Amino acid sequence: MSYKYEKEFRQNLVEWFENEKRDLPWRKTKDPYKIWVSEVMLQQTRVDTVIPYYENFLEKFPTVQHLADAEEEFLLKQWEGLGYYSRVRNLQAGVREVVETYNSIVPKTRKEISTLKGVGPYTAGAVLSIAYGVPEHAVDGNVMRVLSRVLLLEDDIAQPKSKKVFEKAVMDLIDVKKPSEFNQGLMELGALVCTPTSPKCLLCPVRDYCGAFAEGRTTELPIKTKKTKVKKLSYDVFVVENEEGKLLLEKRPETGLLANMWQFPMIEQAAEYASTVELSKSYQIELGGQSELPSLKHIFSHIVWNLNSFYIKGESTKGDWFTLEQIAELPLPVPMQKILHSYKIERCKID
DNA sequence: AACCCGGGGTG
DNA sequence: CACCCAGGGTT
Repeated sequence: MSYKYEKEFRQNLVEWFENEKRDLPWRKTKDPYKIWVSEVMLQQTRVDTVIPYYENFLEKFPTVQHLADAEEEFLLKQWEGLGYYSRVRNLQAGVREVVETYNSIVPKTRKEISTLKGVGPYTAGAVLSIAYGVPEHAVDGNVMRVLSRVLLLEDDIAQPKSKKVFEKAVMDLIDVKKPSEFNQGLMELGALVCTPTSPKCLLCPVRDYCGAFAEGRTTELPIKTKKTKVKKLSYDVFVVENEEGKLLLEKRPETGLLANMWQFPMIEQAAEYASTVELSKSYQIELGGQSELPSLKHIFSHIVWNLNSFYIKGESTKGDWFTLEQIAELPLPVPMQKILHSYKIERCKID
């Protein structure tokens, strides 16, 4: 963005904020302690949820001294229902540091305020800019979304290292005369207009300076990888061999993971029953001798299977039994191929 | 960098 | 149900 556009972007954003900002309790004060309380409450928590807690909390603890002197049990009671309860313990610890070390004055530099318990990069910048008018960045999820669109920043906002890109962007753009309005303007814009889904670009005060809007890419940004934590599942897998030398297989469901592929019977490990009991029950198998096959781990994109496998003699009229030649024609997922391989090796040993 | 930490609103 | 929310601490 050119210097001229940067200036217009700043002006439009700040003017829009001053005219359209919501009337919120913490916007009636510049008391750094009260701003601090609001910012901690707003961490990962919606505005509407916070409002009643904020008003009650400051009624109970109107100054840093009141909070410093509070009993923990009473303190937690005031936070009850807000969640992330370590926030309020850290807040009290930070406030006590301010009382003891800073003469009850919240520090005015990023370096000092950042040493306080519970004050991370975002909260430091928010308190500094909003309460003290210090031109410091306050990058939260809203700011990353807005700036990724305006500046076409394609860094993955799910990765921690991306945050410094956005912090630098804010420091390059920030209105040094009105850092409070600028920072809050970015957040307010993200909350009201530049929303995650279906942003209201027609109402946007900085639409003319938005790269994503110009290129019709607002729905593509921000880039955020899904942090679907891999699910770990443990199974016992049974290679059941009957007197004819045939093996018992089952077909997986027609939808979902490895749809319609074949597998040796596998039973998720549960504490209640030995899986062999469940196996013999579901296939009405008379089980004979059993030996262990090597355990293995199989990693899918989003799931990890830990498989314990066993070689068992068994007889049943139920289930689908196949010769090795027939199995060679069936679709088997790789982990089952591995187990089949170890079964063949184990049988060679016995022979 | 991954993981944990609560609870509620929303498409 | 998955995602998101004015994130930070711990490991």
